[in-house]
Amino acid sequence: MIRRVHTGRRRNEAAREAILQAAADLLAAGSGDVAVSAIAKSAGVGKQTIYRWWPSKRAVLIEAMASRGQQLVSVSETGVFAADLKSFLTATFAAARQNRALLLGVLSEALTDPSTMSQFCAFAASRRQALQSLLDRACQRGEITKPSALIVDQIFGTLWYRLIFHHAPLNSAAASKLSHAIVDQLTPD
Amino acid sequence: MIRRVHTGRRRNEAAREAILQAAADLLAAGSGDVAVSAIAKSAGVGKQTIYRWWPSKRAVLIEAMASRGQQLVSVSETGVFAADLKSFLTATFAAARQNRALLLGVLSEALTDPSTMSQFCAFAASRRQALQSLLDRACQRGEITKPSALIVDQIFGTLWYRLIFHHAPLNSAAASKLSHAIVDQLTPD
Amino acid sequence: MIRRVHTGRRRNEAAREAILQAAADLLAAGSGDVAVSAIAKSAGVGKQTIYRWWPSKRAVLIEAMASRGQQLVSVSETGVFAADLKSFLTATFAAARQNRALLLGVLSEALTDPSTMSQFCAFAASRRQALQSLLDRACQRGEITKPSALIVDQIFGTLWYRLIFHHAPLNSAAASKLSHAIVDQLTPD
Amino acid sequence: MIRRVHTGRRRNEAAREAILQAAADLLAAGSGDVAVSAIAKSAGVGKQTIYRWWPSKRAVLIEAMASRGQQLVSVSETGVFAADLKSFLTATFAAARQNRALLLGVLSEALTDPSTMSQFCAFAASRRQALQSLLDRACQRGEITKPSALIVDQIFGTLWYRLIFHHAPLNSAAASKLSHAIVDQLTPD
DNA sequence: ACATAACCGAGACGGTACGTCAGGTCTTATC
DNA sequence: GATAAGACCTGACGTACCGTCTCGGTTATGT
Repeated sequence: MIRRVHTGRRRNEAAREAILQAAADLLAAGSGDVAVSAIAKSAGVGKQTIYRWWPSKRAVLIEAMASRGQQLVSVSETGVFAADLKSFLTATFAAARQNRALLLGVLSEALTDPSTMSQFCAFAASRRQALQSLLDRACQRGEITKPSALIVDQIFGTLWYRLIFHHAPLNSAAASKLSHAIVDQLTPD
Repeated sequence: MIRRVHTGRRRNEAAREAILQAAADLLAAGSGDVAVSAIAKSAGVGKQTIYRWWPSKRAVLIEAMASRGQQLVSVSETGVFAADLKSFLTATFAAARQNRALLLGVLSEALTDPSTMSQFCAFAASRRQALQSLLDRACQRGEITKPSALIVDQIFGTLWYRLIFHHAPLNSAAASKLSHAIVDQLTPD
Repeated sequence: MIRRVHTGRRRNEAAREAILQAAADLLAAGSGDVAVSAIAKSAGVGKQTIYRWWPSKRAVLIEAMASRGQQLVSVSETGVFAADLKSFLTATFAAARQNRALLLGVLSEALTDPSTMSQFCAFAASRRQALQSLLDRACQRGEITKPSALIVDQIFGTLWYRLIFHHAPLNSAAASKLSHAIVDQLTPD
Repeated sequence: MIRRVHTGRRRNEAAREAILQAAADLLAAGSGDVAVSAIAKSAGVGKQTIYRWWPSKRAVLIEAMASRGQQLVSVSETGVFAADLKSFLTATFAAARQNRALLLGVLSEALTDPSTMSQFCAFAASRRQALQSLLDRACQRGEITKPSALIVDQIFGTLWYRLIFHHAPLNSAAASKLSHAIVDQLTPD
């Protein structure tokens, strides 16, 4: 509950960030159900300020998640497919693991609201695209055979499946193992 | 809203089934959020009859889903791994596709309620187990190398990932393709 | 916040009375603005229970006032006009004085809501009618000349004017004095 | 929504009047509840301009009413009590009738705000005083007996009672009739 | 046969969160 | 330095749904 300066007739960027931060925090601390009034209180903001800028609670959560997703995975490529894939998976798994409650909270909201779901799908698509272009480059270099769309879904599917059911770890060992399996699948022999 | 006969002091099995059916239908027709009173009304039942037999709304949904899951996948095995896996995946994908809204509805509930989640995990584990024993038998026959736990997660991960994000089909072609990829991965050469 | 027994599927009369009582009390204690949630809390009732039975806050207040108005003025008549009028006014003034905040609270609500106003007018009309019939009987007995409608308005006008502006008392002395003035006005000589 | 010229650093009198006018109009057009933002918009003014000059919404309304009250009743006296009272009442009734919504709107605000009420009482007292001095002069001339305070309250009480409940007209016939009744009451025989 | 027990449909209840609305404060940009 | 604009915090509004409770009624069971 920080004192924040008014910015008059222009949108208060600090309030916007406080809201997203509070939303992310509450989801992460995650009892799995976040009340708008709780976000508002924890951001030191009136509820109306939330509804002025977002159409619904879900929209806030989506944006909170997306802005986190931005920060996480920026992998420098070496040009060697096996190494690049491994580091991509390791970074992605780590980020997912650390933001598990946030991701699942948003998934939960998306499942009950079509427009949230469409934003959520866009987020997922952008992550798939990141992986896809990594694969495409390796393919152009001739390192691997042309990968099918299934490959990408196997990878992110494994990620989300473990996120949801939590029966097996998403650590770097898993990333490494999955990476090997994928490389094998894509290497002609 | 069917007239149903009273069964007096014994539990009315017809009511029980009407409740599960209504729950499944509403979830499937699903805007993604089902009210207990809606289930009750659509089943022609008092709310108390629901709460008499289930501890909460989620429990009803879980059971509705599980009872659907029962019906779906009973695959006769031929003893040839590639064929068995393909028919398992085809049947599983088809069942998931047909019950998409139901499965996602329950997932949604599970994400906001720990005890529902634990039942949901048990359900998922039983599905994994079904696949695992198929793999184990093929391994014992020497058809494939010992499969890692990752394989199972890649398969069900792909299933759930496509269920959720809906960006690619879960038809028999996908099942077939995925089956081939897995067989390749598990065949020594 | 009294524990109250449930009455099952039938309206809980105790809750109804608790609501009216709480509404009357809060108005009387009167900061002049009563929140529905405050009524609910003070009656030990959910807000929905209020909105189930009354269309709006005002309706509750009106009913609270009317039910108080019922109890107050039941004057036995002696058949002597001067005495009867005096006791009517004394009782009416006393009741108004004691329920001042309640009456003004409802007036306030009525002024911002047409349907509340129409109920409020009905209440006022019933009070006028009570006085009018007292006058009519005296007229039939030949005690007084036929009274104009203005007489009634002078009396209740004085009452409400003093209720609102509070610049002069509404005690029995005032009632007595007003009574004399009216008797003089209606007595031929 | 009139275009108005800026007056730079001096108070813009036109804005002040536009605000009072808008307030009066909205009250008069009156659904009985006037929003500050509505006044501001209809006056073509920022909300802050209102709050810069008045402490609250009620204060604006009070002032709007008082400035209307000023214009209305300036009766030249003839020195004959019956005639003077009658013209006073006729003018007062007419003014009240024409500004009914405004008066009731302010009454409504006054009932929920003590400081508004005190200003409102002052307004009422000034009106009573105007009538009182008319009576006093007639008394000094020996035309009437010394009038009690009740007389004044009967008159303004009738006025407000009919304003509020609207069950009987406030036209010149009523003024005339009431005037006669009062004269009778104050004339020794 | 008749009292009792357990079930059933209905729906009111106390509560929590929702998304909206208005009041009064604040800052910016304009004149 | 006063103004129009409008974002801000606050708190009440009326709605939806949760899970609990009681009612009046029905039918199997036990004596």
